[in-house]
Amino acid sequence: MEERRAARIAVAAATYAIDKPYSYLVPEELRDTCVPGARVTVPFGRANKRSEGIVLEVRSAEGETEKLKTVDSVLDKEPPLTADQLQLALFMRDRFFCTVYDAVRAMLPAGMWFDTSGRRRVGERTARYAILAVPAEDAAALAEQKRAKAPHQSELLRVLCSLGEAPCADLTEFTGAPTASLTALRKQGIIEIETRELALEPEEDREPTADRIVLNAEQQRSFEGLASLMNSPDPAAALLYGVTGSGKTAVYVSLAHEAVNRGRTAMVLVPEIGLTPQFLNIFMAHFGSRVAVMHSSLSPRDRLRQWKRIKAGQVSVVVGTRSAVFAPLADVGLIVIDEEQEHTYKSENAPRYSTRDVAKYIVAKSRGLLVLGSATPSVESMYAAKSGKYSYFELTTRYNERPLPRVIIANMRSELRSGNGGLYSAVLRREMEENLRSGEQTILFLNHRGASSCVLCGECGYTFQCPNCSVSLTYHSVDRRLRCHYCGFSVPVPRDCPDCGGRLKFVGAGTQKAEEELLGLFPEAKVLRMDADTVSRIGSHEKILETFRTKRVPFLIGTQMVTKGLDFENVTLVGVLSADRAIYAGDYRSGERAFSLITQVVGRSGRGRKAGRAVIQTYTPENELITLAARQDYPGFYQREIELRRLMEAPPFCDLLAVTVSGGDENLVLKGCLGLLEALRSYFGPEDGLRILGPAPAGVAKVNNRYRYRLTLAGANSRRVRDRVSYVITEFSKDKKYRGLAVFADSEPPE
DNA sequence: AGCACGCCGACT
DNA sequence: GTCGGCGTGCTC
Repeated sequence: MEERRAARIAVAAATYAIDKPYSYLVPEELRDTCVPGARVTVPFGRANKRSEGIVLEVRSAEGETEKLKTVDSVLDKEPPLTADQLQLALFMRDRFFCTVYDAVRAMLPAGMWFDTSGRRRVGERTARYAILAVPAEDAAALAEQKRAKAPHQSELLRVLCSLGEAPCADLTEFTGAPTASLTALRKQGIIEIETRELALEPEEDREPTADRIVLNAEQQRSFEGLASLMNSPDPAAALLYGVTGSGKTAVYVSLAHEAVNRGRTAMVLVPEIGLTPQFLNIFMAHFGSRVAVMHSSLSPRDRLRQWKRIKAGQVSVVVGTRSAVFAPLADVGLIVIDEEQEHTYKSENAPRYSTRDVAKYIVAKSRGLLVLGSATPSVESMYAAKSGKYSYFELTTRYNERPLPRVIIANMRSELRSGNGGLYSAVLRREMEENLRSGEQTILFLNHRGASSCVLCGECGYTFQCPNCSVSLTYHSVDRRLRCHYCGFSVPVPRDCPDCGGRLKFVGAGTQKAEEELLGLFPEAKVLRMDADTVSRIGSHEKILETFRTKRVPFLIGTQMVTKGLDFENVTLVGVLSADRAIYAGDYRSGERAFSLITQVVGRSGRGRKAGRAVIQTYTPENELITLAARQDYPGFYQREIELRRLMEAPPFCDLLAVTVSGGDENLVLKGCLGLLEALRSYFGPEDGLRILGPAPAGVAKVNNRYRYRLTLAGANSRRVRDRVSYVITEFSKDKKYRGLAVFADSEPPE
């Protein structure tokens, strides 16, 4: 008599407040497949609605007092998650306040999810096969019989006699028979038609093409130091500070080689892969088909394919964006997080994970090395390096000792005073003209996509607000509509002001506006624009950049996208049209972001043989941040910033944890926040050293008609603090007083 | 969150 | 009498 087994399952339908392992009986026929790491469907809730789940553990069902429901089906032939990955999901639950299943969703490639019709996986190809259902001799006889009356069927049978089975598509093509003939044969019971999952096309074998990298003395020192950390028995984290153009990538490649030579694997994470095709190409050249690329704009099928290759052990190096940190590599010896200060490493919706924290967890498990690399490290990371928590390495010389671009600060206040209300200062215009004349190229940088492109009434000052969200609508000239960037609401631009009937004015410095004004200045010049609009229309960054490179288009105007890793040797001028917006964003990280941004943009200039220049336009030229960024003085910036942080008691002198409440009724949301505040106060005493701030409206206070307010806990993000916060938000969501409100917690919250 | 159960009001 | 409103409590 077999013992009854119970599976402990994390159920997808469970919300955070009720997320815990649920026990289900494992039916006899699923005993082999219903194992830890396998996805299953189970009945859940009073209505027994089917929900997905993941098996955490299987154990004896003896002694289970309650009557258990039964596992409905197992979705995978092989469990997609390993025991280590299940552990990681549990870690993520208590570190990032998400459900276990939220974590699982982040770890599995999108192509593994089933579509709504239930059976087939998105991204997998299927093909219909015709199979003989009668012995070949009989089929041959039938083929002979049918020759006169049904030549197509006869021909199909003749082919199938020798093959036994074949894809329907091939059969019809080869014989010229219509599909109807196959259907007829099936109806007569002579053949069967079966839909089969096709194996994903194998990756073509690519041999590495690049020679072993030769490092300069400084790179070699960093490499050796880091490599020795990788080989030490203790897990380690290190910061690699390398000024723009100092060749961090060469060090990453060498470290990845080191890991691979030791039979281990490596992950190299970048903020945005579409922007750095060169980066990817280098790894391809060095590791051939042992490299896999993982990022969000791959098709589900490609993602699934890469994931399977990695899982099958065919890959040694994964290059990708933040979600690539979940790639199922075995024995990770190295994780590189390049430009580690970028906010894209923090996920903004559940699971709200920090890539750095996940990476730390992984290298700690596998005794690997985490390398945080940057030309402008986050103040937190540099502080950790200075205080000995991270090892520290630096690359201070630019490749080929190239000088820094000459930086000119343009005072837009005096421009305005002297009657220039446009986007381009006199000095920038002069420099652009010079570039145009000498056939050199210029990149113009604007801070925010269309953000500034707002429409207002020139007479009464009326502005267009989103009816659902607390933001202004943005003008998009492509379809002449006003759009909300948060909820997607859009309306056509009216002819006149809806309030006073006055004439509308299109103001601000969107990329489109910048393009128009530039064409006004240089009517005969070609201009490329790279922002969310043109990228989605034209297809990809690469196409735009390729055009810029090969056609030597004089001007490229763009948003954030132009700041990252572009390396064009004919670009000798960079213009930052307005540095102010970034600086005065209001939160404690805006200084850091602005410095990093300006440094990166300026670094795009003069990468070839010719010296570069950069023009930074600002209404506040006296701001220290501007002058520091103009000098590319990271140490000076760090000194200034760390003192500010100390004064403000901001990170790295504390950790932040935000608890956000949202709901349709603003008053209730506020009441909920106050209730939470009270609960938190009662659970934390002075010994916890926590400041609880708020309630304050969240960054965007209203999204899709839901108001959002939050409390911020500033102090040490300890186990104890997290457990209590978790308890408080769980109790809160069960409290009927607050029915209709949603609550979530987020460590390292975005603004 | 999502859903059944149940206890009140308006209706054929 | 009964259909259906939504307030309430639970999810192996």
